[in-house]
Amino acid sequence: MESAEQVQQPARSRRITAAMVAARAGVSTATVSLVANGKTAGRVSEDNISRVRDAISELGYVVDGIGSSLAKGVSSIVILVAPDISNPFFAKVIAGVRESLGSQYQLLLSVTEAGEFPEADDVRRLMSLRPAGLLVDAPNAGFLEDLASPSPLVLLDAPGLAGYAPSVNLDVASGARELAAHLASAGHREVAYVDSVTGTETFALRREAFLDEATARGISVGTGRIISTTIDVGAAASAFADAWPGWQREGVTAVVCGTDTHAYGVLQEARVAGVRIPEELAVAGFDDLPYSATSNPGLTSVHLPATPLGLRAGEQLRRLMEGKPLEQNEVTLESSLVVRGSTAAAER
Amino acid sequence: MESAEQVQQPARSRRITAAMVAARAGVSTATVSLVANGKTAGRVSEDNISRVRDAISELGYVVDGIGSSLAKGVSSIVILVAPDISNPFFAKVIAGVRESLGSQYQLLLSVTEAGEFPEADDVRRLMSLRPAGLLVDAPNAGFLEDLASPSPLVLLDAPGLAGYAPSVNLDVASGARELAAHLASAGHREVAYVDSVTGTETFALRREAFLDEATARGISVGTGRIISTTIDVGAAASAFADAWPGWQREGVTAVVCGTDTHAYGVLQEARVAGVRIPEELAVAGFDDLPYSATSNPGLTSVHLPATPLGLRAGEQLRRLMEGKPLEQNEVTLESSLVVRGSTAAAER
DNA sequence: CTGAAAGCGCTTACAG
DNA sequence: CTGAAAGCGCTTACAG
Repeated sequence: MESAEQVQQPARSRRITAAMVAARAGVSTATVSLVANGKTAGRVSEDNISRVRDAISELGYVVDGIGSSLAKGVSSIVILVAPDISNPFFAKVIAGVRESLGSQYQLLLSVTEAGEFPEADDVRRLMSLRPAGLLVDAPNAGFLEDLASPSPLVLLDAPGLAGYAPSVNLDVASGARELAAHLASAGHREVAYVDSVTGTETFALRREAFLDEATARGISVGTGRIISTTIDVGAAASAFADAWPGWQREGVTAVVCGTDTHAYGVLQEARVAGVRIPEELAVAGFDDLPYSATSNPGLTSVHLPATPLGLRAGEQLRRLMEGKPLEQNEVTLESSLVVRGSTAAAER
Repeated sequence: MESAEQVQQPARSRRITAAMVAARAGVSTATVSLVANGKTAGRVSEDNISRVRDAISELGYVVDGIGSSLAKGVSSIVILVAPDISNPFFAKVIAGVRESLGSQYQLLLSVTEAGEFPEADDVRRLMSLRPAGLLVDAPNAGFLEDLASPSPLVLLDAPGLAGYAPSVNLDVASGARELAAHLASAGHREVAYVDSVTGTETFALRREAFLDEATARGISVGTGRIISTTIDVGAAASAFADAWPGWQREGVTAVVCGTDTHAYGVLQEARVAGVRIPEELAVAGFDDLPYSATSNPGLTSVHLPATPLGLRAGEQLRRLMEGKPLEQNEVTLESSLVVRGSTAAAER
């Protein structure tokens, strides 16, 4: 069954190695490596470069990522760790990261349960892939302690954690304050808050900035008025269902949510319970997801610049991976309030 | 500066290797490998097992993924390729996959532009990581041709493509037919369709099944009535804005969308344009995303079982990776129509 | 400009 | 039950 025409055979199931390319081009594997990695400048003759290139394309050779990583001590993988992939906000962050990272790095997402970070064990296994770099979105301090990454690392949306690693943050606080001011000027005095249950710093910051400004403006948010749920429409809906009767007795006229997703849950349950939005209850969130323009009614939300967040983080990481110094250790991007129908009531 | 107490030193920045563990436990690296991989049965003495285990935990040793992969010829990575990560539907699929895959495999998501599959080059680089297995969601035939994966491969939501690889599919056609029947019985006769622009089979199937049943029930969907856009609220909104005046003249009273995301765009633009939903125009989608219960009005949608999809696909892949035979090459899961306010009009 | 060789960290026949 | 050794595929000083 062996063919006499070895040379004409297309690449078969066997993996093509640098040695095969070298044999075909009549050079050493060292030369193949140099050509395949574009490190030929002043090191490989034009003649050999084209021989090798031909052999590479004829055989369909691709540098083996595993062998290469082992030799180099590092892979070309950039791992993006995030607690909430389902959030549409996140898709935009990813788009930004991809754009700035370019094609020489392979971006892979670490996938966990919604709202959870990988456990210490998962982290170790991830690190054993020797990633070229790590991007961690909305982390908490505990996770970063576990991480102790030897790889270049950039944090996204990690307020107060720039001590752990270079960060690109969102100025969620100013948006939160704008929101408090907006509600105050619309006449709300008794307000509740639906927080995210993950102990993530960005959510603490959103909440605290809102509460500070709200208090300063004469809005009352009692202890029993702060509840938290996972970032999930259904979970937020049922938490709100439980809390609403009490809040209603206390005269609550507005609910602020840590994310738009939580707010959708509140809107959903409010419809079920026959609570008119915004006449009886104003609702607002954070993120300004695309759906917030189509919800019923449109959802007032603190807009956060997702794509720029990914873009800047990718740029910073790239610099780090290339051994270049960072101009700024912490970059902060603006947020702003988008007012829609869900908070329009009290002014009518 | 060298300490006399070598033994007490905690693991330092240097990577801990099997050789270090072996030295500490007084065994060979072969024995360390056996213990670390749980392959000790009848091959390592109890005594050595516990020595090695102690040394592993004292040093904090983790098997190097790169070295291990190179020696084994395969990594522990399972790559999930999907064209639309931003879709909340997808988060549930992932949850299912994780559950069935267990912790011995590392699930990583391949990240691309929304609606795009990795290019041939990206695919090659992915494959050069020597993944233990591949999961591909909603692929098109072209991508599978490019892939030609030597790794175990399972397709998700890939109707008609089971010839390429074992598949777990959704019976979107029956849901589509239910939807057509629902609209017909509500009196709609002139209907338009907003398709997804990706040439993905599942979208073709949704559309064709709907059109067949619709036609059979006396609904007209002329050629100019089928438009397509990316899976994006804004894109769908503006495509609808362009098409609506013409459709309106032709007496269109219902729009069916390939995904709920498209439908949100239609709802959004309809509000801007002052088109009353469902009185003037009924709208429906596919996926039954969580937001469909909170949109304005609630969105009628074909519910697709996302978590079971991921679960079954993970199970099938796992069997393949473990060299076990599959009981069924193609698994199909049911879909069903959920009727909400967006199509309630014509019956009033 | 070029290639032989060492080395990356591990796993797996193999011989004992 | 155990260890020496080969080998996975590549990259990188090194010597020429």
